[in-house]
Amino acid sequence: MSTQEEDETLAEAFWSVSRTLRHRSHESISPLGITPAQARAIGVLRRHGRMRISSLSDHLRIAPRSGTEVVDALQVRGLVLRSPDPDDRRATLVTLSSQGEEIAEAVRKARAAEAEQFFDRLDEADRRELARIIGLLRRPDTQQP
Amino acid sequence: MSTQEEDETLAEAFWSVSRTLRHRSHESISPLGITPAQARAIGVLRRHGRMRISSLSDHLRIAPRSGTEVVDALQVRGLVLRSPDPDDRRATLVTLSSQGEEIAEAVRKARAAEAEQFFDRLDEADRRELARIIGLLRRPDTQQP
DNA sequence: GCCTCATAGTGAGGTAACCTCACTAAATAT
DNA sequence: ATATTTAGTGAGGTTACCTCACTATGAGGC
Repeated sequence: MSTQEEDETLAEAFWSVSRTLRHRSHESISPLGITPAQARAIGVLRRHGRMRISSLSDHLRIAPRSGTEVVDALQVRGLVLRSPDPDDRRATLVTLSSQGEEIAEAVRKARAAEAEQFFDRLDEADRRELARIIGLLRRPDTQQP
Repeated sequence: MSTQEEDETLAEAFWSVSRTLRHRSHESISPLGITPAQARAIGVLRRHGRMRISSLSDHLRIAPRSGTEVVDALQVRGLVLRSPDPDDRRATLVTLSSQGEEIAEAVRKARAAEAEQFFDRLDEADRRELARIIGLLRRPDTQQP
């Protein structure tokens, strides 16, 4: 088996695990009545606090237009509030409402519990090792384009 | 930082890397003119050979109706062929056409090259370690529901 | 053999999660 | 002052699923 094939197999394994993780994560927040994309946005807002919609889109790595959409959906549900940016009249700020903060905390808890259950099959050393390796993979790609 | 929080962070890191991998994988096959879902189906057919649409759906872990759809799309492009199952007149068999097999091989190559480039930042020991740990995570969940 | 239930595939209709393009208004650079 | 860039969003589109319902067929039980 060549290196390429090993790496493809590794990629497939990676994908398979991440798919399972994604599915379980989705189910863990489903009772809260929000979708995965909304949960992601809520997570960014919880960590970052008030921010521009464009910044939210950057964090989520989606198109600005899609950022608008997820904020729309959350606003309809009363989970976020929009306000004009005093520093730039083109821009809009978005922040979690108090209800949104409650949901955000519930999301965080549900996700954490699910993740703990998922990774529970690894011992402490393996978890640390996995975190280390994943950290390497997360670095900006040093390969030339 | 509690164990739950560490695990949630690990899950997020996992998701972040898998998102990158997914995006790069998508780009690597984009020149072939097929979508990620189609590529997945092609991959299963390449490995498994002729099979029922229901089985394909099982392998892909999608609803049977969605299996029908991806086969429809591939059939329109001449990449798969449908035939009745001689053992069960309710069932339909699907297999790659010769053109489909060429595309399947191209997909495999593109993906492998991309995966090699992605994991190239890890040394051999880390790759093996990662594969070992991922293998643990891939096992059926031994936790009681 | 007959009946009931399960299975296989698919038509119809739907949602979620993105995307691009185009536009207006505002900010920045020259 | 003018040209270019930026921020948000309307309009329209694609992809990748999903559920429900239906027909035809197969399996199991009596």
